Amino acid sequence: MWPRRSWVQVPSLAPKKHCFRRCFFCLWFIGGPARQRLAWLASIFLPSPVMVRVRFAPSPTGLLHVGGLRSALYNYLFARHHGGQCILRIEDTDQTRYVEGAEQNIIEMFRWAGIEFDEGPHVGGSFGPYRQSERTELYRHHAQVLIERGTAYYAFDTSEEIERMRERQQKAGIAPKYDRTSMRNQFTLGPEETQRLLAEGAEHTIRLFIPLTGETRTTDIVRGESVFANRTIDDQILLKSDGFPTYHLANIVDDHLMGITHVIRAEEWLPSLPKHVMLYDAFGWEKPQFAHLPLLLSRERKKLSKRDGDVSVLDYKDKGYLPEALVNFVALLGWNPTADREIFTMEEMVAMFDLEKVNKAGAIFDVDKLNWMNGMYLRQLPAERLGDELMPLLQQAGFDGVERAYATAVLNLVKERINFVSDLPTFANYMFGPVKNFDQEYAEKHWKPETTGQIAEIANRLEGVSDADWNTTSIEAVIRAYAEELGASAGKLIHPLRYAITGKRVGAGMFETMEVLGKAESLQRLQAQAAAR
RNA sequence: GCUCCCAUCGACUAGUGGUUAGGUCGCCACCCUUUCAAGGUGGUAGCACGGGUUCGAAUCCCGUUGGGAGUACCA
Repeated sequence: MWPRRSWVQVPSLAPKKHCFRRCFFCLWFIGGPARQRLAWLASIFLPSPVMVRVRFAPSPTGLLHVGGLRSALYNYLFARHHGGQCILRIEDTDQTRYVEGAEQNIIEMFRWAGIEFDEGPHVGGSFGPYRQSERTELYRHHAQVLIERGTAYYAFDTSEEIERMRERQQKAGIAPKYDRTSMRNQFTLGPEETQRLLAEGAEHTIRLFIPLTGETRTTDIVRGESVFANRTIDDQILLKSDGFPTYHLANIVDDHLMGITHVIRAEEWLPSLPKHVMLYDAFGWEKPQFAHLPLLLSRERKKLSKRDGDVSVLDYKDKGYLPEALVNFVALLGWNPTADREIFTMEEMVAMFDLEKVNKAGAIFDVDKLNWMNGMYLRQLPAERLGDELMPLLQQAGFDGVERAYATAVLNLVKERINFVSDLPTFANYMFGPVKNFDQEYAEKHWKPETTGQIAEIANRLEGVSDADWNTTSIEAVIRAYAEELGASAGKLIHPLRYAITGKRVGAGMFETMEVLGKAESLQRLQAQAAAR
């Protein structure tokens, strides 16, 4: 077995090969003894002729999936790491599965997540159009090319006939596979009949001709080499009877025409890789390098799907996850740059990304860890950034007219106690309006008969603190001094204070809370409770 | 069924022939403390199994078992 490193052609290794393909002088020397040295020279004097180009190619059949986000992210990181380009291509060749608004969702979610494409339907580019439905002529033309080369053929079977063929095969206990010798196609029908059917406009498909013997070898950056016996590979339909291509044709044609150098996609595509390899060979095109990513799994170790609950990026956005956290989390599902850290900015990930360090085994999407990570970002991100998230949430919670500076001060106060920005309106509701619910059990435990007088006295003393001096330090000084006078622990006073001011037993430091709440409101609440109890 | 892929704590992973198998989440305990968190410290827990190769295997090879994906005129 070769070491993995040798299969990968990152740009630094590439000039060797491409120099020979494109450089006139090198061509002359191919096979000669000077080859090695020349390649070495070329790599020094010639700028790298290959630019890394990768693509994320979703089909607009629904909301962007977190697995899709991960695939796109790896493409993005790889492209940026190598100074290459990342392309978004919409694979909408299945008219029956088209979902209105799906493309829009995909684009919006990437914008939210901070993944930018250099080319795509939303930003343009010189390799467009970027929607496959707008490129159908291209596919028809290329299918025709294969027909002429004899690597593809016409078939006239109906869906029902195919269905019956499969049933027969299942009954016979053999693997379902298109049978060229018994079905209705240009081989069984003969050239005249085929021409006649085509001329009269009979519905037909174009299938890839796969030899019955031999084997096809594939190379994958993360998985290494695999061998497939050709007889197990199906004669894939390339052009459907509605004139649209299947994924297999469209993806090869587009990847080639768009100059894609690396195909980075999920493992579910691995079984069709030999077909793709054969297609490249059929066209006589140079193959890109492939990297098949491990699947994202549910708790049941199955491919993460809609049935497993939250699976779309929008779900997580709506639940209040920060894009930075989701992206960071999803990046670490299948790739790990270093053993001693978990939190990485996008820039750091770009700098460290390496396809060779991508794992082979599927990864379970563990929400617990995501939650923790969201909390980490909540605590680390600058208040200014978090304010953008917070303001609309306060609005939604019915707290109108809250000043941004005050809102971020509150967030700063309690951010260590919550995991989501969206927890704040509930967790600290008492900071945006009068206390709605007082925790009676809490009061019973800490509000003693003498407490009423003490709270009133505290209110009196705090009255003496000027507005300018109203801060954690001076509030704390007043209360600790009073506690000392009473010969009691500060806790004896702090719990009733917490009760009077927040109504809850859980919250941020009391003095800090009072500082942010403000003198007037704090005193008012103390006096109200002293009077009420 | 067939084809292909995969296999380190419950989860995410580090590890590329010699390590007391490391880190993170979770869980537990302790510390800090005005509550709850956060933070700190410690703990719990793992190389699926069986054969080889080797002085030596989590690591390389083979097999078994287990899991997954694919098997469409879907992507």
